[in-house]
Amino acid sequence: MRMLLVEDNDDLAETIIDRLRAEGHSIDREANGDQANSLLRHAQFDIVLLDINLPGRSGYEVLRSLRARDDQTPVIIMTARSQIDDRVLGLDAGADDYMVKPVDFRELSARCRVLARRRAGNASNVFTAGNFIFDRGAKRATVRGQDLELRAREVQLLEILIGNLGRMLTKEEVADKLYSFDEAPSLNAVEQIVARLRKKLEGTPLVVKTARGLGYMAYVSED
Amino acid sequence: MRMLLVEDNDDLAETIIDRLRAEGHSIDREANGDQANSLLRHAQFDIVLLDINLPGRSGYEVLRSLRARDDQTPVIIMTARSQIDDRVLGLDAGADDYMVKPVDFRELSARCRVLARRRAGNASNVFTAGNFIFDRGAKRATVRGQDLELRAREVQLLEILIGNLGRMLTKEEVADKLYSFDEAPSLNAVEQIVARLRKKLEGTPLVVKTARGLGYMAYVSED
DNA sequence: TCCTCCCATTGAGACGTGTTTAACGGGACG
DNA sequence: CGTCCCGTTAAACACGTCTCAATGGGAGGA
Repeated sequence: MRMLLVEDNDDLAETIIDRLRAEGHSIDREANGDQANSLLRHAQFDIVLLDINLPGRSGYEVLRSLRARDDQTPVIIMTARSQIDDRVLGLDAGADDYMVKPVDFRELSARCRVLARRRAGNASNVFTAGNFIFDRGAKRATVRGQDLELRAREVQLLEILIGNLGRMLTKEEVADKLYSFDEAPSLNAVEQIVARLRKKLEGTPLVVKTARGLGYMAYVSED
Repeated sequence: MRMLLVEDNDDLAETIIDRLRAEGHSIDREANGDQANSLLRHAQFDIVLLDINLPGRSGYEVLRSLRARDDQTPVIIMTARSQIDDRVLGLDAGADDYMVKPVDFRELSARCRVLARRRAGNASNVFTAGNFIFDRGAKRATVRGQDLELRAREVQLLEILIGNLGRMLTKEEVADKLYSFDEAPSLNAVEQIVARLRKKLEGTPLVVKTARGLGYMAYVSED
């Protein structure tokens, strides 16, 4: 997959590049907003990873002019938590997703995959297990074509679990992915959401197993 | 968790140390940038909490030379709001996170946890022996793709044994690694866990051998 | 060779703790 | 102002883990 990383910090850029190269992507990097902008006018990428504050024009401006040109290339904003404001949260500028620095690479590559698939024809941004279908893009889960009517939190949890199929996640890990630092709900909230999601997943090959003292793990059951 | 606090203000340092000690971490402190730098050359920490303006070289310089040495130890920058500039916001120097002083301790420990976990989880080191696979990150052991359904204690023990392959461990050593100070179960508990794990490891090249009066040792059998 | 002692193993039961579940209430959103 | 989420609290429950006690087995001495 061809990607563009716009990031002025050399160290961080190298780390990300190494990481994504290791996953088989080809990555170009630009450290300056103006240069990134002109590069984006001429070259085509599958995904753009965009830092907000840059030398030259800011990430916002780069993004705006990209969208102004009617370029629908998926863009992931990367920013420090303090810089998350409504513009980012609403993805107003036309970003497809955003990530808080410091970036979790597993998550980054997961999101890249999601965006890439979405673009690749809206086709397989979808998780399927038997009669169960979860469409990440549409944030919609169905069993035998019947809508599961998941709530926002349940969708988030489902994304986390499906993104970590067969992997044990402690409640703390789940909480970290579900909530930001300033929210600090009790771990019981996690249990609650798991319980509610689990109930809705009954009759589905997708099972959320709990292992005492270890956490939760989602897997696809055989029958 | 082993942590290094680099902070020249004695009062603040003590407060932080008290707090984190109370959470069971072991903390070293350095007040001077140069000394911190040389300490970091020789000692290994799980997390570094780094103030920016220090006697001797600044926190930035400490961080830069750390990264220049290819040391990926997670670093959290701590700084006063007035000192937040683009370098910090962009986490340019290679920090993993930053916090504004005065620090909120709950937040601090939350971030430490996240970074520590992220590091542990990403390093999904997998132990393989024949048809047996143990994924530390996923906390999951399989034989021929079949889940072994280990319990929390069994997973802990397995980690210990695999981390000491071919090395004899007395029951006391195992108990020390398995339990904290305040818990002091009988050594029979260890035997109990060994027995259960051993049973589940049947049909696996991984064998837990017992030497009377000496302890236990795990090794990979040939056949 | 046989006995004895000591340590390890094994099984059964009880306790404690993590998990589930239900009911409540605050809060956001329309 | 009403409705619908979602997190909290508290109680019930279930499971894992420890303890206790009995069994088994290897090593050393007579």
